[in-house]
Amino acid sequence: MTLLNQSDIQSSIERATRLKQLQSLTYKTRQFLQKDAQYQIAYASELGEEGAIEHANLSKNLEQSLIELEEYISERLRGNNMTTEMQEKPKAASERPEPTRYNPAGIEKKWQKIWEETGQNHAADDDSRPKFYNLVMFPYPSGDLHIGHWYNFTGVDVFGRFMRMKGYNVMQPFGFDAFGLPAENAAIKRGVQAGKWTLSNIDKMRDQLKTMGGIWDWEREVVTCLPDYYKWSEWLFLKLYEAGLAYRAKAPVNWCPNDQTVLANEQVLSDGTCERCGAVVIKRELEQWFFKITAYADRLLEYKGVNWPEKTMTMQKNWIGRSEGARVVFKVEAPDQENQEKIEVPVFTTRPDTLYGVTFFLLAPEHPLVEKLTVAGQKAEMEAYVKTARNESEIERQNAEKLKTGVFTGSYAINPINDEKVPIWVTDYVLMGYGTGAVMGVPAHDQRDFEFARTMGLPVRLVYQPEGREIKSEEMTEALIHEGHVVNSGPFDGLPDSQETVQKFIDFIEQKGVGKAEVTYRMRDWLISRQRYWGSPIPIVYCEKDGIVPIPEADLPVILPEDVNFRPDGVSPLSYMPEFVNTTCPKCGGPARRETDTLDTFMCSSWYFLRYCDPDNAEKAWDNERVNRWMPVDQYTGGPEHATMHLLYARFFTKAMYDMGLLSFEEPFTSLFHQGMIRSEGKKMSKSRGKTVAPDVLVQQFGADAVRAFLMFLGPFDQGAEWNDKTEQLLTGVSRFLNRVWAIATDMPAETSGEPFTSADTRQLQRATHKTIQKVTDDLGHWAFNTALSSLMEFSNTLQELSSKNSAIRHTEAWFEAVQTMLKLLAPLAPHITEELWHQIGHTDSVHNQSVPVFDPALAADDVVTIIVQVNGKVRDKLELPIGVSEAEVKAAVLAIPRVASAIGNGEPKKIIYVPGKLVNIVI
RNA sequence: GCCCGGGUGGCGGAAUGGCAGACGCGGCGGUCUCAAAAACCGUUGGGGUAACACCCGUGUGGGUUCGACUCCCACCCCGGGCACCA
Repeated sequence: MTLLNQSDIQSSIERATRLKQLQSLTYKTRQFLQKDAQYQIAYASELGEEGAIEHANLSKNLEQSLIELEEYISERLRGNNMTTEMQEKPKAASERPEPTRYNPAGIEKKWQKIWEETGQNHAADDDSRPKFYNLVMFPYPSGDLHIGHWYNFTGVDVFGRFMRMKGYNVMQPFGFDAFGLPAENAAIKRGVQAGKWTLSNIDKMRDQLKTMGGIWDWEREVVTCLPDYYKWSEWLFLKLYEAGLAYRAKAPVNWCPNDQTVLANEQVLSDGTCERCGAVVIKRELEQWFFKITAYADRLLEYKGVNWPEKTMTMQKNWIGRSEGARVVFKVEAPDQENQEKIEVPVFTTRPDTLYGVTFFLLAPEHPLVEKLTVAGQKAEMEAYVKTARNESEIERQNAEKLKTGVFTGSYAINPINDEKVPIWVTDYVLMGYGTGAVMGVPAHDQRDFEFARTMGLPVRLVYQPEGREIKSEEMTEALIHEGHVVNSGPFDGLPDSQETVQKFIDFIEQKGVGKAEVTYRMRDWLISRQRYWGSPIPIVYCEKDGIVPIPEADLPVILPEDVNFRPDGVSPLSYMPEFVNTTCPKCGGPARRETDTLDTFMCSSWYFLRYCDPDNAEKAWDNERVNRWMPVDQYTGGPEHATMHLLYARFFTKAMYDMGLLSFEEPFTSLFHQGMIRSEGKKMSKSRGKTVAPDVLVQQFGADAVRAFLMFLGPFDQGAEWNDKTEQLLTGVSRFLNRVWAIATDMPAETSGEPFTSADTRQLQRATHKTIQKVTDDLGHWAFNTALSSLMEFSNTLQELSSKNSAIRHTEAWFEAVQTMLKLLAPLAPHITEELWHQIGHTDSVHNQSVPVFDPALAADDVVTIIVQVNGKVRDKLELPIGVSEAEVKAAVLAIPRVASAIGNGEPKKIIYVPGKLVNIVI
């Protein structure tokens, strides 16, 4: 080394300082570059293909410059005289053998390839193990597999892997719900074919998903937009048509002005907006195709042999909305009906016991009798009112806060129970779609009727009085609901408010022949035709001579044309294609027109779980033997938002097919679980809702195992998580944990010394091992992945503590058992690293084919008990005592503690609570 | 309005009648390094003390209990579902 003068040293220091600043800048730039790469994926659709390429090139150039800069810096630092000597590597490190580094990228690719080649994720039909059908709701191929998908699919995969290690032949298929509006919108916006766009998205998502290392059985993949699948969707439509469960009818339907199509009731949110796009839905009178799901209302309320969340069943029950009551027929006196024809109007009521309290009669504005019953003098006012009501949106109309409005028809209804004449009004709070569209007004005992009566100045007549006090109708401020006993009701006076009383009224009107018991439902039939292109064709033709004619089974599928000219104007784009529309009638051979509407995508997703059982069948939708091999689904996992849509439709389908003899079971999903969702700014993360986070960058940086474990570590799986800047920090923890597992396993000696489980340390290790087995196997079976991971972390901490305290322990049997147990328990959560380590410690079979370790309570048992010592319920001390210590001994030991003794003072303790093996509480 | 779910450190969360804050992140202090990163060790609810002691603390207010995050009553806030359904 040359001698340096003072100024040389000074400038050296300055140069080194500047270089270091530069170095820190390159580090920061690198961080930005990583963030940018994430955004690039998240906003891929906005960038477009060209934009993405340009962006990628820019990033690549910047990356290259950074590398050059970093090289330059390290070269200059090395060349700097001040640092030459310090740059030399410490000798000690190079003498040590380099331990193998945990390199996720390498081992993950390696094992994914091996698993694929050995086919160990394919569930064969002829397997002697009991079957386990582990199903996840298949995604829509938006082209963007974001972190929300990963969360969902990882949890399902962890569960499936755990069940496999428990000895089941797990079938865990995957597919894509590939028809639907976004493809069509992309086609319009970018001028690409919807089919090509969808299939390329599927390819991309499949590749992204494969990096997760799940046990998805790709041999069973189902894609609903391919003819070999939708052929059978069409076939099922025909089956339902044959069974009388599909029909065409004109009805007021929900129309989304933005998506230019009709929607099912289930697809309209409770605020009256479109479930897909958020536009306000309007009502239109249109001829459409329906499935008669209402015919199954009662059976959909049964849940035979299923294990579903109470909440989901309640949601479905509320949606179906069964109410029991009676149909009562009122005769009408219409002054303007000169021909004196007898008009009768039925009402539905759940309270026939209040019939004597009827003081007016109500019709919905859409009721077909409104025009006929309105007298000449009221015509103009009525027309205006009905018009306003029709134009009102659902939101305005269904606002319960709104003041009651209405118009008197001038006609009267005759109450069949007492022949009383009451005025007939029209009001918009009566809905045409529920019951009969007509209601008897009982203001004293129905809040809405009460408000109406007060607004219109109509009489209020009490037919119930509470016990022990009397209410006067003119003093009432609200309706009296379910209280007291019957009054003012002739022979019924004095009866209590009860089901029996209601039944007595029903018996009475049935005897008189003016009504009968009836049940109504809130749920309507399922509207399944859509005025859009990208969906399964409806296999129907319209013939001038024969009317509606189904396509014969042999001519299926009706192929959806690929090159379509889009005009989203409320009519299906297919109707502009004469070559599609014009056909011949299968019955008479004459000219006919094809149905140009397409099927709701929810129809395609109502049976995909059956196709997974027999995905390549070209002869049938499925083979019954194969379906019976796997169905029903043992575990179904998906978001709770499907409770009243997909989950209801799929149950209806299964029951309908059961009735047709196509299936031998009635419930498709035995056990159901709703995972939570990953939220971004409080909303579900999804492409249609804006910002998403791509897992790819994280996977590249930390490995799929770390990302999987990190997602499962965020919290309880059914709770989901809010995604923000801090969330990703948690990844560091699991990444460190995996590195620790790597270090422990790769540091294991080749053979054990054969030392038995005798020392205090080995016993401690064995106890920890079995406690961990108990906790982790219990947690994995209950979707408690976060706590399973935390116990594994604790276990690895224990291993490290023990080995640093006593490195000889690594040669014991207990250590070998502990490490192998750790790998097996961790395998479902982090499948690659555990497989690699399993082989590195000398095994030749797969860790995923091992059985779940068996918990032995005897080996987990402690040999001391810790007694909590409380004074007045406050913890003051702890005592470690040998197991089997007597109550008297414990009490003596506790009273001997100086702190306890001083707390008691010279008095006597009032009471001593002793919970054996747990705690002593001294009350003073 | 009705029906579910939830409210715990700076953050994600754990504990379902018996040690509140497991596990992890972040912070602080340290080891190693010219330095940074990584890794490792220690520490980390608030008040209080030299250190202990001690006091306070699970949305709010009551209650039950020897003992309450946990059970009961009332209320507030957040999320989800339903809602003029006769």
